[in-house]
Amino acid sequence: MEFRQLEYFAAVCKEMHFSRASENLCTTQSNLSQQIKFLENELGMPLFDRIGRRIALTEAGKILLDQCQIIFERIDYIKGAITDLKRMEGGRLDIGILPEMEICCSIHC
Amino acid sequence: MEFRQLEYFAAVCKEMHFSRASENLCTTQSNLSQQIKFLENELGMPLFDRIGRRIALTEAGKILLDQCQIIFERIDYIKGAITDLKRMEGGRLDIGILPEMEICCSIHC
DNA sequence: TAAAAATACTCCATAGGTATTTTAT
DNA sequence: ATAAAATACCTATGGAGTATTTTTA
Repeated sequence: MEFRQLEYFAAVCKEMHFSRASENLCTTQSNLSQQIKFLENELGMPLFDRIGRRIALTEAGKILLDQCQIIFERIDYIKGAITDLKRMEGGRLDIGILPEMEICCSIHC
Repeated sequence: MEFRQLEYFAAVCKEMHFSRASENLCTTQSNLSQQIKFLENELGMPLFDRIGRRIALTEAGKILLDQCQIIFERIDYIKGAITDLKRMEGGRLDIGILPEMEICCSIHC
């Protein structure tokens, strides 16, 4: 299971349409189809019911979609928190000494 | 950012040692080193301080590790829930009719 | 017959490996 | 001298694309 595949899956859920979702994702319908299939194979269950031209979320799909939201939130949180860290540490210089290390100084002018 | 890389990262956190972690992961120290570096580049901050032979988690690393736990939990949940679904639906046959569909019967003997 | 998904195939980017180098104990 | 991580380089897998086929409304 890959993040990318989860993003693809979520995009298909949003559009409920492979071709349109593939445009939103800037990829091809073919690739999207394959990646969803890999995901379905890995999980061992279909995520969508293919009913003629229409698709519908299966129970497994619903479970996956719910958890995807949570996972995406956590990833957003990671990126945000680390961006904040970068801002905070931008001007600051941390100096740490570990117990076993000898204290040494080097001055570069 | 890839799941695999997060697993690699968590394994290094557990051992606090690249070479040992790479053995646990059944991969090479070289690959592990690279993948952690890709992750660090993508996030724009080091995840470990390399202090001589020793490594230590940075603040960014701590943030990532916390969120990784949550993400792994969600993935475990997905797999468990879908495994349960498979068991439940094993013997059952769902019959559904969509509004626009005509009702048709086919009997296979 | 048109719209949409699946499939066959091809290509190339990159994950992962081997060998080596660098760095610190 | 040794232990550990980084780097250079190579290979092979699989992600992604084009073209085509299947399916159904």
